[in-house]
Amino acid sequence: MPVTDTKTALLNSAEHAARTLGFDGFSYADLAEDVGIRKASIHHHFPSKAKLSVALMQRYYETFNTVCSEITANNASGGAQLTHLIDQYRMGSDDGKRLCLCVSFSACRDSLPQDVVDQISLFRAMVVKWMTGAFENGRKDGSISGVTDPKLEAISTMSLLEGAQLAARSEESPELFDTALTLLHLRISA
Amino acid sequence: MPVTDTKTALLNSAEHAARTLGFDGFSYADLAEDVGIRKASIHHHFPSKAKLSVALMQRYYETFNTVCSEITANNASGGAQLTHLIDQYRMGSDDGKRLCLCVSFSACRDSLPQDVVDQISLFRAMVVKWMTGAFENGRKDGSISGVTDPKLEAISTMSLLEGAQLAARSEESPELFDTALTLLHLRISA
DNA sequence: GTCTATATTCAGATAGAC
DNA sequence: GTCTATCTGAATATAGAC
Repeated sequence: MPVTDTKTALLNSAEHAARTLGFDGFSYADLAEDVGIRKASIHHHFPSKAKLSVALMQRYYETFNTVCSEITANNASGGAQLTHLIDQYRMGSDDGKRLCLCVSFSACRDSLPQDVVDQISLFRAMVVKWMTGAFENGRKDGSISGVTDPKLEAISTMSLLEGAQLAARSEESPELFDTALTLLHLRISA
Repeated sequence: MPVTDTKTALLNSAEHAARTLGFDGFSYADLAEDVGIRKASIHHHFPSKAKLSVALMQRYYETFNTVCSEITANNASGGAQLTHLIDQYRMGSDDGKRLCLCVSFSACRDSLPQDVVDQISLFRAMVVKWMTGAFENGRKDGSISGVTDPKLEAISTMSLLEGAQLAARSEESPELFDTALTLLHLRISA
């Protein structure tokens, strides 16, 4: 049996393409060539590209939610939690060559089904809620300085992370991501 | 004679479409219907869609550069200058329905000609340079608090502005833009 | 400068055999 | 589950008349 089943291979290929070229930037023909089947066969797994986009976002939500839980479980201080989330965003960009699925899908939201638009909202809400907790922890344990409103910090940081990823990829400069996050990093002591 | 010539009307229509649907999200047929000519006629003004994208970005750069100069000329304090730039980004999003051209083009950079990718870099560099000046002014005149490194502030704020615009449009919530910028606003006193 | 007509390519999707 | 074959629509682009 193969290392990954066809359906998973298609999801992997589609996610990579969506994050590199945008959801409008790849076709079933591209996936077919990448995975090694004919494009008509893809419709057996994902009847339409719209349903593929739903499956992609669903999987992304669950994966990211799990990562957040693991960070919380393995890091006591708010500062350490936030640092690991930033690392996640940096790594997720693959050296500035790709965007996270949330940014990529947000940019072309008008060509996505309403289901996905709703999922994007849920994703952002999930991450903001998690980050609000991290900033609260950081305020209590002193590992993040200057925190007065954890929720506002989380909403700002969400935009900062997404904007930094967009800029870094646009400039083909992974370092730009870290530069944009330097001032936040300087507030973290543990 | 018409209020706007055909070429300008095409640029206006294309910019609106690109910022709403992305550069891959509109076609010459859409422009033709919007402007009221046949799609073949568009090729007389813009031989290819790639050249149209160059013209769009060129015009955007010049317009925005002019706006920045006007803000500098009309506002003495760094805080006032920065506030006006933030206003510009908020207004440019048309109540959260559109992205600025830089964000929109950055998201689909892989389907744009190299000329435009280079222009996007120049645009970001121009705005970051301008904002660095505003933060320097704000540090000197005390109108922006807590500024230690004006350039890092400018780079961060650029990402914050673009990320906030992306999030606000994604959520169809213009208020989200201001929420993401609240903490920065609180640092501005004049 | 705008038109009609057309070329070419490629997209997402379906039917039905194996 | 995968294939071949095909449909339909839409995209960018070109040629040449007016």
